[in-house]
Amino acid sequence: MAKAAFKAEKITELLRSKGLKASKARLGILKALGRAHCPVSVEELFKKLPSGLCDLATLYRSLASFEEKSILVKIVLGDGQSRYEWAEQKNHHHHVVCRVCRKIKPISFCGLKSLEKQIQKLGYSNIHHSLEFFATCSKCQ
Amino acid sequence: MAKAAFKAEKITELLRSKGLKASKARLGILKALGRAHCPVSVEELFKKLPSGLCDLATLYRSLASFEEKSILVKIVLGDGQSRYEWAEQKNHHHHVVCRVCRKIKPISFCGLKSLEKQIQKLGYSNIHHSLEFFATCSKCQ
DNA sequence: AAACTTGTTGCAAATGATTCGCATTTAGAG
DNA sequence: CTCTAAATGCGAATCATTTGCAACAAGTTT
Repeated sequence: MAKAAFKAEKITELLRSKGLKASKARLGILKALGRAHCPVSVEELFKKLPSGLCDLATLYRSLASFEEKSILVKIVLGDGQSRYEWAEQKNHHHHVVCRVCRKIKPISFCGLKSLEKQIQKLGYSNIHHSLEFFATCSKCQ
Repeated sequence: MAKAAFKAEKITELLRSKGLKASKARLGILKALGRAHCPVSVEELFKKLPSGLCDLATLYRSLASFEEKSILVKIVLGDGQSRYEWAEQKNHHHHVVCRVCRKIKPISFCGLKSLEKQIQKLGYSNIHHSLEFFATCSKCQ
């Protein structure tokens, strides 16, 4: 009952399959990221961690490894902070950022698969993308 | 003959129409950006400026104003540097960034106009977007 | 064209996210 | 259980970007 937390076992398996050691810090980080459907900033994620789990530097290093191994995707919205989300997401979507108040809203996804295929033909693999809209919201006109 | 440089007069007009003063620094910055079809980093742009034209802080401040007024668009690719390009571009396109070597390649554009229309219906105006692909290039497999 | 008002700029110092060096610890292979 | 490479903590260092403030210049008003 309640939504099942990510199993440590599953995460361990995932990490090892990518050639990364399943340390306590890494398990905790991925567990804390949980099922987030929106990109989570490093700071937010750090707060979510069991206190004392790991150093902020370790969090940064882990996130970098996760991105390199395509476990997570890094999202940059231009506000000086990096955000991360799972690379494999059922519910893949994007955002509109108001140029003035910086509020972020999710929008539903439209097919970019065909473009990805074209890129694949160019010899690229492991393709992910980031599509962000910047606009002025109605309140900020 | 040769491609006509942007006319100072035109730029002055543009700036004033947006409520910005047409200072020497701003004219020079927009002139230096020229017809760039790829996003230009702040550092690159600073080097292009006639030496001593303005301080780096002024460049940052100007770019921020230009973005706020939708003269330029800010592009972030996650490498810790901001890039800018003209908001109005005939030749609108996007990029693939190799996750490993960070080399950036332009790719041709596919229609996102319909998505922008949907967003417009949500009450947003002045809509721009950034679509970037991250992948591993053939050399870096 | 001199005076005025307000936005702009230069300079130097501050910020803040992210990275790095290095000694210590830990995961997991053998 | 031992061993080795990988991972971590801590503090210091980076580096792009921002800010405070006094001096200046753009464009408007007499």
